[in-house]
Amino acid sequence: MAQIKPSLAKGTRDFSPEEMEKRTYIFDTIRTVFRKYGYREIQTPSFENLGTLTGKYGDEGDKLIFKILNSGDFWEKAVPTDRDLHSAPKSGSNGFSSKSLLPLIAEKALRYDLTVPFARYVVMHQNEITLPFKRYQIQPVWRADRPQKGRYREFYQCDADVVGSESLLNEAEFVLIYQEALSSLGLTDFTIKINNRKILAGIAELLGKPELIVDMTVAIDKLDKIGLEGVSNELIVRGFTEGDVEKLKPVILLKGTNEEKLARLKKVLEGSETGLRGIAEIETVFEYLSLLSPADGGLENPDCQLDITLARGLNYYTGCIFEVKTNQVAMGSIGGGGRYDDLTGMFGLKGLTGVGISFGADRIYDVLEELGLFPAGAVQGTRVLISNFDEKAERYALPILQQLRKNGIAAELYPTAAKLKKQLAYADARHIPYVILIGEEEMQSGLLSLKNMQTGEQQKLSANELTGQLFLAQGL
RNA sequence: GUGGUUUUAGCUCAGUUGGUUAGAGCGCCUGAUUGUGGUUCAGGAGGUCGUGGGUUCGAGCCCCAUAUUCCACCCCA
Repeated sequence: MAQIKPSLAKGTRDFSPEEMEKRTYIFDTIRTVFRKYGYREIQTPSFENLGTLTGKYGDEGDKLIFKILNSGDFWEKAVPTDRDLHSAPKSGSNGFSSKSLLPLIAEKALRYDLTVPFARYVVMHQNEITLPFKRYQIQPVWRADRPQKGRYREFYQCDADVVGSESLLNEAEFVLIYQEALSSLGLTDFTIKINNRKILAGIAELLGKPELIVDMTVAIDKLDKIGLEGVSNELIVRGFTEGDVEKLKPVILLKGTNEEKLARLKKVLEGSETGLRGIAEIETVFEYLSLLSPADGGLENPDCQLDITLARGLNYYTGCIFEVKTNQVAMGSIGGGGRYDDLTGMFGLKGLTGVGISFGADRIYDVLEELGLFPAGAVQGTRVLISNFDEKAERYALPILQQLRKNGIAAELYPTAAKLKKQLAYADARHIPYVILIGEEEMQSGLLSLKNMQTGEQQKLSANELTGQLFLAQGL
């Protein structure tokens, strides 16, 4: 077989032991918070039937789904339809259009997010689950996107969703989950943006163009990037009039505290029942928040801001929308979510509402790395290495090795009687904080040498004393 | 999917108008130190210059294709 130069597929990464320890630290931190708020873990398969995923993420999203080629002689079984034969193919003359060919050669695809598989799960397990059902899920997802910084083709999402509960308490709790998890990870300056699709719908309605809500939102979402003028241009390109743009300006440029923004919006949206309902929802969320975190002042909490220019996943969100950004480094959003009134509807279970959030673990990793926020404790490897002088010392060390492990101390014995220099260099490279030296002298006295690799100090202790001391040092 | 950018030692990067044997720092290996790492000193190994074509007497450098990285758009975690 021809030798092939080793390489990674575009947008994928290997994770070394140290990276895995840090990643696990992130997952564990988020998991702990999810569990604290009553969410329970599920997992779903890496790939789903193609039909489960297509049509859920919009045209753009569909293009980014990784499809899995059928096994066997799929080509033999693929038969063009009359329609394919009559429409002129762009290239070649196999009789297919790429759209009609796809379902014939691929019937499976890698999951694109965790929300749609969750919706499928809920529908399939509706008779076993008790509503409201709160689940979290930490698994990789795949997108055939063009990679960039903080954008990978394989990455982990940490999702928490609840279905079967209309209560806005869920939304409020998600804000708290974000605050708690991100703070626990050491982030100090981040913004949780909140908006409501109904407010956006109300605005579009007042302009007399409810059908253009997506265009409107996509345009004003770019305010940060292209400025007011850019947004105005984009709005006009997307079918709005100069007059519409004038009416929109005060809304787009809305400033002040959440309270002030809400007060102004209330006036603007007086004529829209939908819009007012959106405002009422946001107000309720803020009210819950203030009751849940009285010390922080709730409504004035700087971490949660009403942002009317926030647009997200408009394909299925219907109520509150969230997005989390860190202000400490340049990075896309590190989390997002929202409410969807009828996610399970597309799988035949009508009228079940859901709301959820997602953490982008890989982006959080990049942020923590850039800020140097991983605590020393995040990388917890071997605590103590026992040196290996010769065969006799090795045999002497084995019971001690197990004694350490029985006490929960991660310990290893250097596997060969290499030069001590090499053994210590190994401990150093692995950041092992302690080394036990056992030579002729130690075996005779029964007092082992314990070397602290950080200070270089050595002391002589019996095996029992030593185990006790290392056990106590674990917590530090 | 569109436009641009990057790729040279394990890592981070130099490399002049195309010209002998492609360099540095860090890391790695060996020794000074027979039972002491992280400091110091001496020595050493390591490259098909992303890959495949082409131009040329001669290519790391020029041309074409392709992969990859990062960036902008699109979209998103």
